[in-house]
Amino acid sequence: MNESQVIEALGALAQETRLRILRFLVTKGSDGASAGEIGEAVDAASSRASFHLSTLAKAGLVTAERQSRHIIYRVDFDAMGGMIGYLINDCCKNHQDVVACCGTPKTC
Amino acid sequence: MNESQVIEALGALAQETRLRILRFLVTKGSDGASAGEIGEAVDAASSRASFHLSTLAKAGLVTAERQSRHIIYRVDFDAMGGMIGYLINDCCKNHQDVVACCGTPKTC
DNA sequence: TCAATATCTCAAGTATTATTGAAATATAGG
DNA sequence: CCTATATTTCAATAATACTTGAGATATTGA
Repeated sequence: MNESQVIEALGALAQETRLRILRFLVTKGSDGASAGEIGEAVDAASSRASFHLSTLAKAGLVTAERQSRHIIYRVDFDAMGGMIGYLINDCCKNHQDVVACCGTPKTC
Repeated sequence: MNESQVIEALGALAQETRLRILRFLVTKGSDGASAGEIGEAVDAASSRASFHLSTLAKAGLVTAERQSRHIIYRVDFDAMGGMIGYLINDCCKNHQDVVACCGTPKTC
């Protein structure tokens, strides 16, 4: 993951509706959820949910797969890990106070 | 760190000049750097550097301390860790593919 | 093919954010 | 006190992003 990809991913998450979409999709795991279900879960009109989902997909943080009439979105955990890894490894040079906040159990 | 603080921090980093400022300040560690030195390092006019530094400070990612004529900025590593920890722990529920990207050596 | 469902695209309005240069503030030293 | 240095604030402009509703596209089943 390069700098501009990370900037796009950070910008994608720096928005309330999109951060909530991501959190909701994390709970759905590999099952994912349809655009309609997601819009309902985060209380957004369909066009608004669609706009935010495409922003997340463009940033590579979610994947989209059509299943008959529905389009199923899923978190791309590798992309999330790539973005977070860039912040920790590349930006913060694995500074101990940053690394201390990773993993289970919650430490920060 | 709560949701809106994380959103502000993510937004602060989702900008080229500011991400570069952060990376530069990480290399400076606890010494920090003055606004002028930072502006020069990231090739930004003083008013622009000041604007971006205040955005980072408002988001809590850097601290500012006046030392005679200079204002010394430093990365707040705890805040960085808090933001990253929120993404890993709270948003991604410590999903293994995300946690795998943390720490030394670089794995993602 | 037609109707229903699911989702996306588009345009308009609004809001937020970034850039620039000029002016203002704060500090230190002569 | 005056000047030089360091940094911020302000105003104007430009660019980008968000929301909304209407209309377009895609898919399925009757």
